Amino acid sequence: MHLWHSAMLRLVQSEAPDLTLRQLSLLLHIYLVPPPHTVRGLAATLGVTKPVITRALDSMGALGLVRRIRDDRDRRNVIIQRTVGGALYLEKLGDIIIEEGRELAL
Amino acid sequence: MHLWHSAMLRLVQSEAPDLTLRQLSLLLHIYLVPPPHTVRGLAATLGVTKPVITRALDSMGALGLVRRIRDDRDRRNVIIQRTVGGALYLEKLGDIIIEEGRELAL
DNA sequence: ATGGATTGTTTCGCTACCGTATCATTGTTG
DNA sequence: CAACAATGATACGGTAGCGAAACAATCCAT
Repeated sequence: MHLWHSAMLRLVQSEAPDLTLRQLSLLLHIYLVPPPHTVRGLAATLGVTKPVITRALDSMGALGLVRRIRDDRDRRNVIIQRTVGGALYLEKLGDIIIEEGRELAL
Repeated sequence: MHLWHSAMLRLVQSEAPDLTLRQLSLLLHIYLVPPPHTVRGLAATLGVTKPVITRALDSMGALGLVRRIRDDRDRRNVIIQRTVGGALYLEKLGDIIIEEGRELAL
């Protein structure tokens, strides 16, 4: 709990890009759960409507955290892919958590 | 990292009240750091402007997660206090984290 | 090929957040 | 007491989020 506190505090302070709770959760899901990820699937997983995912992908795409491509086997689908920027963002978050965890353990 | 993913996912899904990252961080700070807490102090800690704190206290106050009282020794100050509702909210969050932590450890 | 189902996007009206600047109230200092 | 400083709240214009509903594109079944 204290770890969450310190890590979230650092996240808010640094606030690389200011993501919402949903966006951060979405980002974690995309990067930690094996692909493929579709809009519909992500919406169902998070328990939100599809436009929420579309908008989140818009803004996170603009930040370079995530990328969309059309599925060629079923061109109705959109496949969400990871990016270098997103990987860096998560790596940074992981560092914060680890650092704060270490400090709390002293 | 996976723990954060699962716990945040559950938090988004359940979505008791839908707090922003800043609001959640603020709530954690108020409940995990010894009082007294003032608007100015919280703003400095989170690295945000004072109106952000005022607004967050407005909405979180309306949700019963937090309470404001005037400081009688210096009536310019506002002291932020914990509430039963806020304690319950955090307890719930703690439960989620612990549960998910247990499941991941299986 | 045409009617229906499925997927992701867009539009709509609304709400909530943001930072800057300003304000009212209270304390402090000369 | 007057001028100044400090604190929290408010006003303002702008941005971004929300769900519901409508939409375009694509697939599928007949």
